[in-house]
Amino acid sequence: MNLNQLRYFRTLADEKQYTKAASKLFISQPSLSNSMKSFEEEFDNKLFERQGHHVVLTGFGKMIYATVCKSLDTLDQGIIDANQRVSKESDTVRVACLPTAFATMLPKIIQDFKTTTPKTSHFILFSKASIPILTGLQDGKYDIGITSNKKGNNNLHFIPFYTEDIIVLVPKNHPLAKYHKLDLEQLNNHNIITYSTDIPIGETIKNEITSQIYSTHIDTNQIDEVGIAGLVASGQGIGVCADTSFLLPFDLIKVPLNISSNIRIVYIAYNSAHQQTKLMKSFLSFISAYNLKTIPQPT
Amino acid sequence: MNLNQLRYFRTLADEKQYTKAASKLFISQPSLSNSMKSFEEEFDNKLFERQGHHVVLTGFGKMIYATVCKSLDTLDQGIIDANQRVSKESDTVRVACLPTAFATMLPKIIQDFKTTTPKTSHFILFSKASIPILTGLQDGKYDIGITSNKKGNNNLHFIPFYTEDIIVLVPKNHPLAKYHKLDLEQLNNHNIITYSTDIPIGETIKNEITSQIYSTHIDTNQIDEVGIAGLVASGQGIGVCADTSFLLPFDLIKVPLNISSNIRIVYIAYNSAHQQTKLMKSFLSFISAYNLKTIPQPT
DNA sequence: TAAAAATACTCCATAGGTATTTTAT
DNA sequence: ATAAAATACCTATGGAGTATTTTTA
Repeated sequence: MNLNQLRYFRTLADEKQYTKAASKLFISQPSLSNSMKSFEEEFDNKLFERQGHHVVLTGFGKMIYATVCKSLDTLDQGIIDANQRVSKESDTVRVACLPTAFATMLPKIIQDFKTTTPKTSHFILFSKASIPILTGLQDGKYDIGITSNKKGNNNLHFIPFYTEDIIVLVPKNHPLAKYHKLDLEQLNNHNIITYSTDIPIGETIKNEITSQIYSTHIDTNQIDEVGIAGLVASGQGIGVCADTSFLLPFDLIKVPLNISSNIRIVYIAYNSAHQQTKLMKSFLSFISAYNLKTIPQPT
Repeated sequence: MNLNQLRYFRTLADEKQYTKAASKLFISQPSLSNSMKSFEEEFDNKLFERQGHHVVLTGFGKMIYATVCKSLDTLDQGIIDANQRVSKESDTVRVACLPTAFATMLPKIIQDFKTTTPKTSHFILFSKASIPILTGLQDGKYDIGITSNKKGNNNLHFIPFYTEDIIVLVPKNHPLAKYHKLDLEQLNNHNIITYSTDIPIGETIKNEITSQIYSTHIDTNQIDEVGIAGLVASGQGIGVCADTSFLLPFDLIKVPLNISSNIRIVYIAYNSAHQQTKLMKSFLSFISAYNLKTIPQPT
């Protein structure tokens, strides 16, 4: 028995259909079948009865369902509460931030904020990728996130904060280096290196590219600009990524890319379902109004 | 996060020592360390503070502890209740039984019992190994077990039911086949095949042998007499096991073994902490008084 | 006959193990 | 000096995937 089986079981009992439940759980239908099969075997008892194309709980299953829901709710809510109390009790704001912003702008912002507020407020900073930031906001682990957006985060509010250009990254002597702007078609027959599709920005870029280009290999294994730039610098291909401060150390040419979503929007995000401390509210309004001109931008 | 981490966390918080907690959880100390480390990392927050040789919960850890205990208790108790209600509501007795007994004696016992009781009672039978029977009794999955004993099952009551001789199993033309009784020393320099040490009887036999014999290879990979007899029959060595009905099909010689625990005791076991139905009580007293002479014994 | 569930396999992540080093009394 | 925790490394189980077959409205 494991936690996932409990969550799968609850969802399947609610949805009454393997296929629907599996897609809701972001796993495949056979995986859900296997998981529930072994879950049932642990009880030496059936939990579900097939009724044609849908599935209903047995009497025994209903009892287990009540238990599982109660147990999971206790756990999930308890974790949210504990996480939230951290900031409430210690007057702390926990900010989770994309690595690029973490290094360049966050220290300065907090420094500035501290001059405007008399209190000796306390900040805990986390350098994280978008997905962990978003889930951390969901369960109260962070109060504020500097992150990209992703659909389906119902309680999260997003305030546009700054943008990064999406550019093509090429070595200095590369044929594409002479252009001042590139269309997607011009990338044809070049090996394109970009973000993993597990990352929101990677998914967007991959979709853009594959919708227009057919005869090109796309390498979606990198998780940040450092990885992409490294491969470009070693002649593995051309990069497509956001123009961030991570690119500064590299002696590469950046050419603006002419695609519909040619900028990456970075948001200030917070969970409106969670209670906000005074400190958090004031920091939120401060950062929302922050003049990004004063922040060193990559050139 | 997984269920084991929750259980490990609770135990560690109670024991306040990795080594002690690990042994209580039947895992190694480094495994517990690793597990708790990754558990802590999921919270971006410390749960324990090292205080010399022992460990205490942080403030955050205490909040999580309360949640974890509540959630686990809900889950565990709910499963016990659901399991128990199965027999209560349907007037069913669930008997889990070692495979040997399952085939030979259980059907006859139940048949006999049904003639003595007017009711149309219902039995669900499970063929299981000792460990799953014991854990199943613990969490109310089975009402009665026919199984070997193991220390540390606090709520379980054991009534001796029958015994099996521990014997040495050799091929017909084997030098040891001529004896009518064997001492452990005589097994020296023979390859001994016996049960896995994961099984209670295997642990006992392994301890007996290694306490007396030093210059012999012991193969503890088999889970039942069929496996042991199969290897003996194919000349891989000599077997040490219980004399059960599984040995009947094999044309091998059985020689009684002169060790201190030279019989395996099989018990009737039940969980005294769980409520007992009338049907279960009467079956329990029936089987306790059952005359095993009427049961076909292996010869 | 189409949509859903079950089955058969393959693969990889990670939970857990052993051996060792580091830390603290 | 000794006992406990941390670290490094390895192994193997099982959770999740894809491809396919079976089931049933």
